[in-house]
Amino acid sequence: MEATMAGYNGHNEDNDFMHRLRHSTAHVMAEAVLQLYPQAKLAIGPAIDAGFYYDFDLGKDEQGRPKTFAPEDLAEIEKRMRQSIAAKKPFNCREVSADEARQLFQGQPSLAEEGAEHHRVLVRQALAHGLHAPVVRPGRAVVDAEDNRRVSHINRQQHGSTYLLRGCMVSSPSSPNPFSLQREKGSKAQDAFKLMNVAGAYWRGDEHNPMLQRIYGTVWQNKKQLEAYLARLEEAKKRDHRKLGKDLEIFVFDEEVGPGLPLWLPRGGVLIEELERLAKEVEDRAGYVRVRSPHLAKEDLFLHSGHLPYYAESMYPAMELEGVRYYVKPMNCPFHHKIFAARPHSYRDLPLRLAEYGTCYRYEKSGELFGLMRVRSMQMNDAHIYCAEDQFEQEFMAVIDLYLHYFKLFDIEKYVMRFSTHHKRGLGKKYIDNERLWLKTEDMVRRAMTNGGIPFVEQADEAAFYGPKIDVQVWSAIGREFTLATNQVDFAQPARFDLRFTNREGQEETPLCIHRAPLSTHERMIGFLIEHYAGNFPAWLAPEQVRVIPITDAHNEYAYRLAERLSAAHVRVEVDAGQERMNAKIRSAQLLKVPYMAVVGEQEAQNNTVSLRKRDGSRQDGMAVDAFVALVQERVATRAKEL
RNA sequence: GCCGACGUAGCUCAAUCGGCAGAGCAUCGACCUUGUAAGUCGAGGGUUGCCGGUUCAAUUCCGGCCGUCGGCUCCA
Repeated sequence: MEATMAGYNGHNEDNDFMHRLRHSTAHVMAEAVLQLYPQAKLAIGPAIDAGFYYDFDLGKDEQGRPKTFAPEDLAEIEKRMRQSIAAKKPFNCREVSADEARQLFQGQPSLAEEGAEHHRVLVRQALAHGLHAPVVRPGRAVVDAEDNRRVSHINRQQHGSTYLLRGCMVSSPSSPNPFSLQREKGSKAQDAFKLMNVAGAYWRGDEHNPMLQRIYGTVWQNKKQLEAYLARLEEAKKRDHRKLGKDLEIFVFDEEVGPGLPLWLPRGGVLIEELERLAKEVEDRAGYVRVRSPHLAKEDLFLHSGHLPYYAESMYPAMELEGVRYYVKPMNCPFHHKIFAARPHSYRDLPLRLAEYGTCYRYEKSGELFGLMRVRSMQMNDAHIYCAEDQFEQEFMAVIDLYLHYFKLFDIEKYVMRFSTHHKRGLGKKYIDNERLWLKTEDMVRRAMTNGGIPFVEQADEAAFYGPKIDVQVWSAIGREFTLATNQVDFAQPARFDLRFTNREGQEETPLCIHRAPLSTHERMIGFLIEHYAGNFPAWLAPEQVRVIPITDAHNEYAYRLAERLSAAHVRVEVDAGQERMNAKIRSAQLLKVPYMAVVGEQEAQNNTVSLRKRDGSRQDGMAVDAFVALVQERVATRAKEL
């Protein structure tokens, strides 16, 4: 898969040929769309990871409904694009001032239909304020201006289409056709791209705005690279946890149970138990204590915590009994705050680390659900650390160390730590309205991370409602970004719940709270691990660790004795005593990605040995049973990466 | 939630123009007694997601709902 860390890499787009090529192809597509749909209005059309997209407003149909692309239309658009690229039409660039740009588009007819005024206003604003607000006058022009000091004007001479955009699409004015640069022997420029799919997308990414039609495309240096990319996409699909989860019998969704509510099959249950065992070990060593809390509580608790004022959109609606409203919990924190408050605390008690693999329920919008990665019922590797302010940095960084410990164990290398901060405009809406504390706690996190030498990227408007956080961003097999683990500061709830401890001076003080979930939720973690390992779990995690394969039914008895021996050593083992040939039995075990296969026949039964076949296909014949049991035990006990 | 596409056996997929719903794998049974990725034969398995409409006749055409997928929005 492409390392989809774009947006975090900060590469210099202006010097990136592929970026220019992708941007250029977007505009070639826009031109093709305008030829086919002269009434279409253009919105934005940037280069993205492996290609580009372009947003269009196609106007209304006879019934007054917004017109949409049919997937078949892509073929026709592609055809026109190929012709256009093959014709090697030049791109002519020249720089114009913002004033001239404004001039160019002035006096052009305003958008005809209703709602057009809206677009036009945005165009004007964009130009006036120099915002990145690419839009168009009807039909033929696009503004893609990020700043009004450097606006380029491109004239597609063959069609007289005029676009405004940031920078030129070609490498330099002297190499006027970017497609001429991508050519290689025996490869044609027009064969190096493909339109992928159509999708709806909100204007300016705001769900309150009208929805536009977006076409995604991919473009590469040559056809070979394009084909390699498409092949990689196919490979990624094989890794998709939704497919592997089914094949490996880990989880299912049932229509009657409900969307986003996974059922864990026995093999998935094992994964959960192993993760919890791991968490318990690690947290015991790190000074956590375990608590338990119910799945629901009265409305009062969530009013108090701030969830109902700030988080109600993601909560299942209340159920009312005997005049009291109850909510299922979207988070565990209010309960842990109550546990903290259950008795008075001295500074000597702090830091107090309350851990619980709590089950939470969030009403994610239907279109947001995604296999195990985005569900409505989830079990979080949750804990809340109550500490004094001067303990904050050490505690916060101890959590970061936990992350790093886990990532090393799982060999997770591709991630970005994202420092998620508030945004002024969200104060009082999605964020607790106390700017002073926002700035203060954000500064504390920034300082702690910097002092700890942990690289991170800062992103505004991604915080929790109660404070800033460090999120660990990872990518699914098909390239979708997710927050896996999270480490959050909470300056709000301890005060709201009037949590206190007595400090050294005998005065009452409000503790800070750190919410953390280094192992994410079971759902997202396991979804991620399935893809990360492509189903090839290390022995300690593997739902079935050993499959015993008797060669004929004459060896079943020995097979069962061996299985008992392994079972007594706490190894998860199954015997395949079916009537298939040994080869077929091996094949089924391979398909289930069982790490160790113990093939037993006449020789093994006689010598008290196994013929060990590992999942990777390697073999060790005549291995003593004792040695085999010891091997498996050692690999599991040390959570070894190798088989 | 919004835009678009798709829903046929446990799984992967067929079924011409509207005319008795089919295959492979899996499951079950029998035979074979097997040496490191599929032995042979046979059987069972379906209200074609659900509800309604059009029609002599609907898996097929139309409408509504449910679910899934690709995006948008949102997120552990």
